[in-house]
Amino acid sequence: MTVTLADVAARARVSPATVSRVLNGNYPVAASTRERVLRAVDELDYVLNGPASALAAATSDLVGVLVNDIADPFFGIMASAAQSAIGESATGRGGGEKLAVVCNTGGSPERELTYLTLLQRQRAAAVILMGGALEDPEHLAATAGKLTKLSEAGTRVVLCGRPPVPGDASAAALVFDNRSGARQLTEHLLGLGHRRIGYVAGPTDRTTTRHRLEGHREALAAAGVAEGPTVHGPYDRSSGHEATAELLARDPHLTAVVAANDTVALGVCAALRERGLSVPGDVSVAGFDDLPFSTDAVPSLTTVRLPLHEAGVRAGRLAMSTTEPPADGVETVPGELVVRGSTAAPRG
Amino acid sequence: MTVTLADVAARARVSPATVSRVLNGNYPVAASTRERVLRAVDELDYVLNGPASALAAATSDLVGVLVNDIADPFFGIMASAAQSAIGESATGRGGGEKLAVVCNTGGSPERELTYLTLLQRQRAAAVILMGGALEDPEHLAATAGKLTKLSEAGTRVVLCGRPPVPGDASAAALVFDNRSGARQLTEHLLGLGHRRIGYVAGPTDRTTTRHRLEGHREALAAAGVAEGPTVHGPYDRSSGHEATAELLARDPHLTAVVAANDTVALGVCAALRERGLSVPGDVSVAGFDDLPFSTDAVPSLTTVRLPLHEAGVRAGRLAMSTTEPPADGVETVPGELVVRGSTAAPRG
DNA sequence: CCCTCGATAGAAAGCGCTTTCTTTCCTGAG
DNA sequence: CTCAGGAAAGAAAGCGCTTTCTATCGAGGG
Repeated sequence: MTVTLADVAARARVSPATVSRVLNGNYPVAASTRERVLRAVDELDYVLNGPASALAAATSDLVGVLVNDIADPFFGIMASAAQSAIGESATGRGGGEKLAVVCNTGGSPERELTYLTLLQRQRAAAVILMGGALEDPEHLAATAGKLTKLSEAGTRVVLCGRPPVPGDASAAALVFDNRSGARQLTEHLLGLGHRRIGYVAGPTDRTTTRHRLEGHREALAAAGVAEGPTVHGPYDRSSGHEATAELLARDPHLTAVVAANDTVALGVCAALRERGLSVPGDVSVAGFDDLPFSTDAVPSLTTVRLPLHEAGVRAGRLAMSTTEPPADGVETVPGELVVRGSTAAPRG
Repeated sequence: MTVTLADVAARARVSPATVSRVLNGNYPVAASTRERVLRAVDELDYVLNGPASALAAATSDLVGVLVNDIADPFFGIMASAAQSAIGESATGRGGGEKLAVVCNTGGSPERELTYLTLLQRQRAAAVILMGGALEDPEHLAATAGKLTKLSEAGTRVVLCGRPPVPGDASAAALVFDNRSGARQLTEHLLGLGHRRIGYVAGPTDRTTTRHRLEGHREALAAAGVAEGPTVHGPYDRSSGHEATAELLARDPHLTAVVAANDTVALGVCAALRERGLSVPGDVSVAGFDDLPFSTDAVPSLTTVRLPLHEAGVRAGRLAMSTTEPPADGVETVPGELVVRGSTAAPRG
């Protein structure tokens, strides 16, 4: 029924071993033989049996990219970049083609663990975890354990946008400087003269949420300004939309709102507009990430640009590099304040 | 080093066969034995070797979801929906956990084929192709061939948002009614009184692009209105941005622009605004897809809503169903015109 | 009280590939 | 002309699991 290595070998009149060697290109094979084999492969339309090959070689060409929300361009951009970086590095064995696949955890710790196990099952060549982690000790420990197991089994582990695992130096980590970015953003608002600033934070117990919030508070504290109302919610537009009502209820005199990210900021703008408040005339709004649509928003969004594409590429490269992770392997990716039309000095 | 089935068997004092049966749950095993085995699995922290299992069983628990652009929420939403539908259907063997992974083709036919081969290698349980296809005969044939091979090898094939393969009835297909949606949209514009309508189309030689364009032309023809300028480009904001200049150069008196999708429409709006033209005061703009951000755009976007989430879920279910595809297996997903603020009657 | 049948568990044969260990064959040095 | 040495190809032993085919053990029925 299906064509196997042996069939190809028979047709090319060589041994299965030779065919394998031609396909993997890691052993000298005479040019004439190679050509004969390749022709047979072509004629029979042979496709390597991945599982068999992975079993025998004790490693597969699968690379898993775990993201919190695949529908969010924040992850889409990074994943896409990582995927192309991985695809390009055709260095490995078996023609080097790695199959980079992205897995959507939906932010659920259970699914994250499930995917990690599944990837472990497949003997994945590498795993990239993208996005903030849940700060629950129990889950943190479970994840750390899994990651250690994976490293031990030879799977490369890369963290992108989440802090390194304390006990484990085997994973390379790429962290965004959320704290400093958030601080700059709030400093910008303070510099404009804002003193009543609301904050729409991301989901509770997430590293990203906490770091951004801490940066915001640092700036406030440094300026001796009291913290305004804060509301938590998911990273989507409706979260920003709903939070705005709450924020305004808690302090009707807010002059600025900082959002967890650009998507949320858009929801905030919409809610403000619905209440007849103009941005930035009545209330200034700022986001985070600088997603592509932020430029086109009306008004265009003041935000902190994160080099998502570069970070993705970097993560992909780290996942591919066979070398050990750089000493202690934590690399910080800076954010850059981008001032646009959605922030201005408060009225009066 | 790594724990194998045999180790578990030894510890539970049963044969490897029994352990396998407990794990797969498809054969009667006495409760006491089962418990003993499960305990051993737990104590040894055993993880099934996927490749070995796939090799022996001649099938894996991998489901591939191919998308044209993972950074585009259009695909993100569908992929996310499909993935959860697949995750929920824990019906299969081996605990039923399927590993749904998304592969980013970037719209490149070569990468599409590469991923298909890679998935074929892995003996994927199912493959879902999302998004329009390239209309190149050669590539079409190559893809069709691959898909046939996959079906023959027992891989379920589902097409979502792309027309069924002519010769092959083994694949289930879900198609969006792009033509009719586009027709309604243009009819809406015509109804408002527009007669000079520009069109920013998607990439050439893509089914989605062609169908939407055809719907647009049908409406125009039915109303006896001459076709306005048309520009092709990718499905991103800059495409809309750049195309607008071209459109306006070809007809400075345009009163409306229809964009390939919402993202492109946003770029069009931005470009118009930069030239001092108001939307919809001077020029009406319409999009397609109704992505989440379209409601919040300023002005909010008139568009054609596609039930992306539902379609994704449907595709996921089809991929999981072990039953043969429904007779002829083509299911049409309708689009719904959503009129919002970006379209209005042309000026005087 | 023997035998048959149903319910469990074990034995063992692969699944298709990689890779070590050999063998073969040819080239060039002595 | 012989022999060492190296390049290229083959033989064969698994990799870890699934799954037929058997074997075993009780429990009823005759």
